[in-house]
Amino acid sequence: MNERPAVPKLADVARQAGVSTATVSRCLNTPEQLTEATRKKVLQAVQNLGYAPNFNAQALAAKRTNTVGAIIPTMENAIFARGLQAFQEELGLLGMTLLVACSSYDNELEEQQIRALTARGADALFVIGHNRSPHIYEYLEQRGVPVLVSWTHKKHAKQISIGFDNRKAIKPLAEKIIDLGHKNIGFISAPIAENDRASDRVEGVRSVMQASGLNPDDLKLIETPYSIDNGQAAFNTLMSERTPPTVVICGNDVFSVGAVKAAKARGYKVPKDISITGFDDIELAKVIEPALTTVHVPHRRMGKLAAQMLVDMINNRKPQSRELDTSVKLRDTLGPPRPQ
Amino acid sequence: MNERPAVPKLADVARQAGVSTATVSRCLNTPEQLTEATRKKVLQAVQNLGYAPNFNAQALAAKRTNTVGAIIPTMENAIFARGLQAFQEELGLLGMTLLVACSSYDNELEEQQIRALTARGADALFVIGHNRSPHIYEYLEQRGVPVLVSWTHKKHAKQISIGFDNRKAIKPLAEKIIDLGHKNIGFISAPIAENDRASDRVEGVRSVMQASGLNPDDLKLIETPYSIDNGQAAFNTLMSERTPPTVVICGNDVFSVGAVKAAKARGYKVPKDISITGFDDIELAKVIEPALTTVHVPHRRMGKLAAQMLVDMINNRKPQSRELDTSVKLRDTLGPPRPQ
DNA sequence: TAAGTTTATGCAAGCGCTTACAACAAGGTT
DNA sequence: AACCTTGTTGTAAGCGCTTGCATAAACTTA
Repeated sequence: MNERPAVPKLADVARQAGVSTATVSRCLNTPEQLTEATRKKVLQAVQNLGYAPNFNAQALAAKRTNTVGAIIPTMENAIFARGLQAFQEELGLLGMTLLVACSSYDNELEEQQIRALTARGADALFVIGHNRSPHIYEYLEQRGVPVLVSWTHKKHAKQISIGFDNRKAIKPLAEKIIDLGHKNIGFISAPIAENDRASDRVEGVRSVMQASGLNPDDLKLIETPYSIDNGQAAFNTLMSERTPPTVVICGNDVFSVGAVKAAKARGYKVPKDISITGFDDIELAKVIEPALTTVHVPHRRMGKLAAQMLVDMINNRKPQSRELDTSVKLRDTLGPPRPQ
Repeated sequence: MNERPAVPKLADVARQAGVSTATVSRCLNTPEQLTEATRKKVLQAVQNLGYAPNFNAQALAAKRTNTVGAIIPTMENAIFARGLQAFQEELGLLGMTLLVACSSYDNELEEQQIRALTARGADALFVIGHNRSPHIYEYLEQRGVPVLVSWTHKKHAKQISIGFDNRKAIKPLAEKIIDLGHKNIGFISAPIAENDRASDRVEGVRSVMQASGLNPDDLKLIETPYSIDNGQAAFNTLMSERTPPTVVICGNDVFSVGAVKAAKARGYKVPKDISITGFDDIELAKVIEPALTTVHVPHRRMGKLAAQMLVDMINNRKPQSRELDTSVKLRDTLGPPRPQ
């Protein structure tokens, strides 16, 4: 229809206010530099015209966007939602905008998203986990875009990170499980190959088995993408083995929900017939029945701190990596193994 | 540290390839215009330098971003996640990128986000519900940014929309409820004031009450923001009245989950002692116990169609508004009222 | 009152791209 | 051989903003 919608620009405001474009720009960015009178004139003109700055032009000229990009594996489930929400809120407080992209747990896609976000001028990036090819870090370093790794924390990692040690986090739970007498253990995990959180959790359990005199190779591991349905299916697979496990550790609460559902469908009482545990402590964990025994992660705190660290990094400071504590929430899905 | 990260630009590629910047630009945007030989030269240079175009500069020069903006009320719960995911996937197929913002059910915030997204050059906008002040539509029209309203569909609305008639969608459920003999009805709704989906659902129930000889004013309505906890609290409030309802209709599955949880906590059997229904049919609906009777909404289909319509709109076509069908899923939380 | 100092504003050169238009080459027509 | 096409590449003018530098105006200070 209207081929040329007349969007007011800086020059229009300048003309109407009878000042130069520089003055208008300053009025919007560093108002304290102007006289009360000029400021008023300009703001009036801005009002009249309904002017709003063109972000792309701003970014191009100023080489700063006040935007940070986040790439998370998925929005479909609640795991990242809470942390990201907190991250966003805190960023807002700090005057920054968040751009989110999803990688669908695909490293190649993630790399594309990283390029897309930097091409859009993100001042910094927020990513999940350490696992990605080193040239991405070089690429970012070369462009001067700081990255913050989250949802994980490794002592000697090169990247600055905020998160928890997934390996360590699951250990107390594994110990508790083995203390209760479980020897035949199942584990439902997200695909491990490109996911350090997932592999760390498995390793954590294996190391506890080792330490307790069990053979870590006996862990019955199933890898499958996160979803309730997959949790259900994996549980059924596990239970169909000749010697089904007496406890199913899930790498994630979403799996647990599926597992509990499957258990009920098979007529098992949880935890009398089978124990099930989760990881993350999402809202759902307290909703299902029986309430899920799981590992609690301080998602909101992590998101908030991440925002602060990232803003520090944008301002050329180098914050320390931070490790957060997790805790085991003993609820109603873990009990001793059923006597054979 | 390095104050001037040397990001390669179009001119660098041009120099290395021994062609003009125009040629490089064309090689990236309309490669079929170039000779095989030149194209190769340029791509080689792009490779060598690791060049990636600056999005902001592109947007500024081309006045097109291949980006659409979506503003949804929240990411915290699953209601919008599924539809948005489908929307995003389809947009990707059509060569578009999605930018998402959250309004937290706040009209003023939403307006800010709309401005922010248009300032970023979104070619089109995707929003939820009709309810917003008319000057926003004028603003968008003036800038030539098409909007698609979704999650709702009203016959005579001015805006193009894709969705379902919330009023109509809940009616068959309300009829079923009243047929079963319920006369004392509770309703837990999201705050109605700025939310046409919520108010339509309430109205739908009221109109059925009217038609069935019940007084619509007798509907026991509680308004509270979406969350499991609020659903729980609202349910308890409803049940503490002198004559508690025999059925609690929830405007949303999230409330239902809370309500069912609260009911169990009070020792009620669902649906023997109290019936509870939901709306949306999110994944959770089938997970909780008893499985939730609810209204199913074709979220994924809606998202996919929305993407196609929006791309049409960007290309100056005016697609028809579309109404999608919903269906009542009778599961296990609705039964006849408990005899007094 | 002249010189020095401190603001407040304007001028104009970019930022990294796209694209209308011009220029040219190569092959077809008459 | 003169003239058209058609197809490929280059030239250069923006896109809407920010910002270093220059200038003018308003105060100090002696």
